[in-house]
Amino acid sequence: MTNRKEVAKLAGVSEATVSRVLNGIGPMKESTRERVLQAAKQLNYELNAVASSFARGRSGNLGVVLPHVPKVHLFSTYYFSELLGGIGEAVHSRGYGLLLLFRDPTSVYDYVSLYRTQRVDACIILGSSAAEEEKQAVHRLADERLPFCVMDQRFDHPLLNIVAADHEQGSYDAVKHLIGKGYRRIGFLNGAPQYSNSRDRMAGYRRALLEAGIAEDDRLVYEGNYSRTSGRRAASRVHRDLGRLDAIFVGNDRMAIGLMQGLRELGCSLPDDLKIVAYDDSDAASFTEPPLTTVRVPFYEMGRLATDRLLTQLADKDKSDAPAALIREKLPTELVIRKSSGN
Amino acid sequence: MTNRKEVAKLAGVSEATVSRVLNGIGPMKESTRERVLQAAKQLNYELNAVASSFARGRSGNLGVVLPHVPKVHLFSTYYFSELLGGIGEAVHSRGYGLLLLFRDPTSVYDYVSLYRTQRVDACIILGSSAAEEEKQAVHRLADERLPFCVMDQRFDHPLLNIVAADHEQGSYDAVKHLIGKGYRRIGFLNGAPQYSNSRDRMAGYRRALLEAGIAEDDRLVYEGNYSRTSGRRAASRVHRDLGRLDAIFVGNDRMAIGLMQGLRELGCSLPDDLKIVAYDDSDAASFTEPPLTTVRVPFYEMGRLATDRLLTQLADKDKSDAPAALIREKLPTELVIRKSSGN
DNA sequence: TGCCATAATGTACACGCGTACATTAATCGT
DNA sequence: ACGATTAATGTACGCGTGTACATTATGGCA
Repeated sequence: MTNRKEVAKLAGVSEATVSRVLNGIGPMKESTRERVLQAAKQLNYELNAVASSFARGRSGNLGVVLPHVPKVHLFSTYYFSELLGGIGEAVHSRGYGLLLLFRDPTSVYDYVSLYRTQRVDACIILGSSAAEEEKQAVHRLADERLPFCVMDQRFDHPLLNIVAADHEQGSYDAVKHLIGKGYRRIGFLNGAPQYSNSRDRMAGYRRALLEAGIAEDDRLVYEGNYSRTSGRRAASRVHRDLGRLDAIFVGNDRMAIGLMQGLRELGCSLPDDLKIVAYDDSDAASFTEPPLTTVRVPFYEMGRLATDRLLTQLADKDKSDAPAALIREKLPTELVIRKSSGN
Repeated sequence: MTNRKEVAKLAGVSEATVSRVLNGIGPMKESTRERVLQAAKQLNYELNAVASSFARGRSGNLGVVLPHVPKVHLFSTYYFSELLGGIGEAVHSRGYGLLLLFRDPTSVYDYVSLYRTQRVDACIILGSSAAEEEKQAVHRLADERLPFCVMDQRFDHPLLNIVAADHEQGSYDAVKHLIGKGYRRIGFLNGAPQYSNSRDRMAGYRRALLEAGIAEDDRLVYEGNYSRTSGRRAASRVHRDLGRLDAIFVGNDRMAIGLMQGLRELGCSLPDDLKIVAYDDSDAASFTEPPLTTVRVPFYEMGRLATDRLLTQLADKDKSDAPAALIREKLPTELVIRKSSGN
């Protein structure tokens, strides 16, 4: 593997000059620039990224922390794959590397360690929850002023970068749509409350009911875990309650799909027996039977935005030592109306 | 950031001893081992991964090369997300880093450069095609004996690591299933022939027809690009040919879903008007209407296997200088029968 | 006790690059 | 023509680790 020294020798300049030419730093004569570039080309030389990282003290990688979800092929979920796609695009367009970091389910994750080992310059944390351990880990990160951004999960730490979607409003819109169609007995199949976005959906659901003067009925609130299986499992309970349900709002498309499968197996006819509004507007939403009315969330955009803002923050910090502006984005959602909510 | 020197001082040993303790190399007294570990803990010390990589001359990263597919959110396709999931699991379990590499559509990709810059120790190439440029790039990699593995795409280079699925057999099984049900006028909606797996499917389709003594009819072979949109586009042509079609074999689930949507919009009733067998057994296959008969492909396993074998190869090469055993895996597929092929 | 093998640890340097600082070359204004 | 700038390049060192080799402790055995 050829190195800087050989290039310098061939071009008849010092190593420092080679470095400067390759990094485009400082004034230089066009003729030497060309000589160096020519020599590099001739020797098939390229900067050693590892050595460069080492000398610079930064890895040039953005880390993406992925949760461990048992028995689920993570990338095959609309939520994560869209987020990751957006992150990937932004990272790539800014010349960074994208390092995937898998949380180990067996041990508490030490985020700070990622920085200590210099594996990454910054992180985006996906699938974070409000579980106590997790909360402490994230807060520690923020306390140390390390550059990172949490995706779609609220924390009350004042120094935390967050990019999220407005799930409260999205849920409100969803439920209001059902109310507007004249349905008043509206159930809710939510995900686990350890995710703030589940709690936000609950808040939106409640606000819509309250506003319409509909009393909340605890018995009509079901809990799943955002998986199709959990939706299917909920079907029997929902089926039992069909007598006091006009419609149901479901926390994501996957659960809705599972629920529909389950209900149909129990002999239901959809959307006649139950109106459904789901959440995410994943690919599948348009080709279920009936197609799902659902809340579109700009996951891809969220990933892109978080990455862009985070890397900008990183670059700014190198230039000035002023504290970086906090990232606090809440993106709007949009209700997509199809057949599952009746016609 | 604390470094080795400080730990050595606190523990009262040399830096080399710290290194040895941390890497578990050579014989050492238990007492010093504990002293070093204690000191490291006290100082919050962790190995600097970048410096370590630099000294060792290897990045510790496996690269995954992703194709650029216009207007498609790559991770949201079953094919890529499953492969990536499998790769991710294997990489993680072996303590490697996973670096995502996005092919730039505007420039020819120089795979060799990835190694020259030491960004990765090995690569897995996804979504590779037989396009001339691509072929040359891959062959160059193999000529230079660089450690990499191509996924699900055949090349005729003798030194190439390949993990693939048996699409010829899978397609044969699919078409044979239709023939076994008594259908003889069987169309084929395939993907682009630049992918060897498309050509393999074609071969399987032909073998099944030939074996049953059915003459092939060029007019019944359609071409899409594995996207849902392309399936939908094919619908009008297929609809026009409905008079000479009993059934159709489709190269993947996404196209089949698009095709079904398109046909239904044109007034078709499925599966009555046309029997369909698709390919991949993606999540969606089970909840389309009708559910898809489809060929299950172990993408996740393929990703895991390729990674495992490649990293093993890498480790072996460090130990001995014997040429590493070639990786040539062809995994079996399995026909999953549902309603779309008739009942 | 003295010798040797092996255990345990220390010394010293390479790895390839970025960059602060020193030095030399060119340019400009008067 | 000569200092004062600024351009252009060179020198030299640090970054934190892995590891070959040198050195010193330890234990076994005759």
